[in-house]
Amino acid sequence: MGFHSFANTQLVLELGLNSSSNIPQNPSKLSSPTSDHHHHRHPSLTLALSGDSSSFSNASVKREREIASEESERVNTTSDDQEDEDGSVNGRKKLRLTKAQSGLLEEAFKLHTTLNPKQKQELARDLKLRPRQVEVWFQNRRARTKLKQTEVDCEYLKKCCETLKDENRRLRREVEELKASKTVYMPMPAATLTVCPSCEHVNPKTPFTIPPKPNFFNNPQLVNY
DNA sequence: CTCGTCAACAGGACGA
DNA sequence: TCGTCCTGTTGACGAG
Repeated sequence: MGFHSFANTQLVLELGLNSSSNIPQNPSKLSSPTSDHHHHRHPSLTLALSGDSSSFSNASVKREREIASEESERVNTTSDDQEDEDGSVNGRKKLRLTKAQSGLLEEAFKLHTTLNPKQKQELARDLKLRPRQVEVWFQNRRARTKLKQTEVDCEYLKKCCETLKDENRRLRREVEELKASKTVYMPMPAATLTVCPSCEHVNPKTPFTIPPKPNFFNNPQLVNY
């Protein structure tokens, strides 16, 4: 199989706190095509659409899934005819995509994270999967990407929080030191006293102004850590 | 046996 | 109304 490029896909997540965009950060290692050598069966899924009409449904979705189910039988019997080779007749069976299939899906995901119907059909045809399976794979893949991004954002915010706590502690210490030093060698009224904390000299004329706190959400150095 | 992963599903939201 | 997306959940399966 000629899918070498995805075997070593590294996760390089680019942080943007506005993770609203669906642009793929990068194909992650998430797709872990683990040990599919144990699962050489082709997608042959006997879907458990146990025609109990007890459902609440969205008729169109239901119909789509029924169609998909029918279609699967066609696809599977053409690709190879192994339905229920291990006896699980009606239950949901775990399908493992082959390395080639997941590799091709990853490649497609790199190009666009959503598919139009034509792309979906073509991809399904190439992969010998049902369009519904391709669609589900893309949905799950987007969800995984988003989850990963959320984790990265969370880590970033934790770091920011720690940084701010440190800064807060430092400033508090500085305030305490200034209070102490004032009482020692500055017997001036507090209202008229302005002290520059960095150079620690007194300037009664020009009041000291605290520089604006850097907004780390807009700070590229911090954002792209 | 537990836990993590992932394909598949359910159902609500939303735009055309 | 339909198609698609998102989110949460389920169930199969492998690894430890």
